[in-house]
This record gives sequence, C-alpha cells and structure tokens, in this order.
Amino acid sequence: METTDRLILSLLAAEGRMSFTDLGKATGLSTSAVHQRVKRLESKGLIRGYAALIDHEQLGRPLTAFISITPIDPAQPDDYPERLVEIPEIESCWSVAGEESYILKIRVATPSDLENLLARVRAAANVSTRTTIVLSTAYENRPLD
Amino acid sequence: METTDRLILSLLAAEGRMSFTDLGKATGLSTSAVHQRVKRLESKGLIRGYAALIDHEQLGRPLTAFISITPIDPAQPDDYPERLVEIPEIESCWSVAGEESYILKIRVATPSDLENLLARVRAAANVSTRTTIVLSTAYENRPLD
DNA sequence: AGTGAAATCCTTTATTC
DNA sequence: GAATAAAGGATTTCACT
Repeated sequence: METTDRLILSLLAAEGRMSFTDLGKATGLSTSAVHQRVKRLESKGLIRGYAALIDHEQLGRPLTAFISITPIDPAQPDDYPERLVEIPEIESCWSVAGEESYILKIRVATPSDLENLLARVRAAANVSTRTTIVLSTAYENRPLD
Repeated sequence: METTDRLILSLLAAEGRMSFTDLGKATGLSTSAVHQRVKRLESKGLIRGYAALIDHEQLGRPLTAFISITPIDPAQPDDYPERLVEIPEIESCWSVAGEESYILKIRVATPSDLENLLARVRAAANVSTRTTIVLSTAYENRPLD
C-alpha cells in the first residue's frame, strides 16, 4: 500500500463520485493509470463499494439510538446478527467485548417506533436490551485522515 | 418525498457510482429526468455526498472501539466535539442521553495505539472514558430499506 | 416534471514504452 | 506500471411539452 493509492482512497472516501479524469489531475497520473489503480483497489476489496450519504432526518427518521444487547439464555447459539438482519431499522451490528454482547445502531421516526423496535429485537433474539438515545450527531463516518 | 425519489435514494445508497443512464432504466425515467431529480436531492441536502467504503482492516487499522466519555468538570463548556475533531482516529462523535455524555467510534492499528488515543482524548477534553472493543462487525451502515 | 437531441466530457480498452 | 489515442458511453444543457 503506497502513497498514490492512499491518496486515491482518501479522495474517493471524501468524494465517491469523483471522475477518473479529476483523480488523475489530483494524483498527477493519466486517466487510464488511475483507472487501473482504482479497479485494482476495488478487486482487492480495499474499496468495498460506494454509497450516497443520506440525510435520515430529512427522510423521516430523526431518532437514532444505540441498543446494547445481552443474551438471556447463555446456552443459545450465537447467531444474533443473522436473527437481527431482517429488521431494517438496524443500520449496524457489532459484536463487542464487555458487559454486553452486541451493539446495534438503529434509526426510527418516533419514540413509539423505538418501543416497537425494541420489542421486535427482544423477540427475534431472546435478549435483554439497554438503549442509549442519540441527541445529536457531531460527525459520523468521517473520511480518511 | 415520493416513491421515485425514494427509489433513487435507495439505489444510490447501495451503489453510489451508478450512472444516470442506469438510474433512468431502474426508475423508468429518461436520463435527464433522473439527472434533474438527483441534482435536486443533492441541493436539498437529502443526499449529503458520496463516499467510497474503505476496508479499514486491509488499510492497517483493524481495531475498532467505542469510547464513552463523561465530563470531569461539570462546569466546563460543552465543546467536546470541537475539542476532539482534531483527533483523526475518531470516525464518529455522538452526543447521547444516558450515563455518559458522548460516544466516539474510533479505529486504530493496535492496542497500544488505543492506549495512546485514550490519553489524547482525556487530555483534549478533560473527561473520563469507558472503552468497548469491537470484536467483529456483522454489518455497518447498511443502505436504505 | 418529463422528453429528446446535441455538444461536451468521461470511461474503457488496446497499444506502446 | 504508466502514457497515449480512439471508440463508445455518459453527462449536461436546452428547447419543447
């Protein structure tokens, strides 16, 4: 992993639709040279994909929360991510070391939707939950340093 | 906010570099009609931008953690996000309701880098910290449902 | 809001170094 | 690996509906 590739990654992390022409100007390479490098970064999985960043508040889901989950039955198989993947409000799911087993990040429209979601999470996974409400997002998923 | 715009958003959330031509085929609109809609979604801020999704493990930062922070001096002004924005390892910063005041999501290379980062966080913001290590990421920032 | 067409610009591949 | 060139597509603007 070398300087030019890192520069390409950081440019694309900040501006995912930048053209190969502009990437070439920014890196001092020809269009086809950056093109070749980007395709290699994609095929090696260093670039996992591209995403539009959505304003969820404007889209009608202003309420973000973290839900920490603890298994009720310790003998239950550890398949929580699969059990929870069907719940579309769950944006992220991390397995963690600490008091709880998983942390979920969710987005809903209203507190009542959160109540409903918590019931679905408990039922789908047989877990107890602890919820931390997000008051504001100072920044999220900043591009590379 | 209506069906066609929601479809465009969900297509671009999943594939941020999809061409206007392909968006047109997927929505049944002409290229110039989707183009106009996407530009409107961008200017209204519903699309905040586009990002390449990076594999941080391959990029040399395999260790992810959540750091919850609690102010030591309750009289201190509440400017933690500004104080912390200079620390590049902090990917996200949320203000939360609950026992702690903020949750940070960070990425570093090694436990020793985490130790170093925690010292910088405490010094920059005059806070106590509680760290939860991520063991694995089942999924993260899933596109829209 | 949407279409179709035209000009411009970008992407992609082949060739060469 | 990188550059150049050329063909094939995509983007963007505009006139019209």
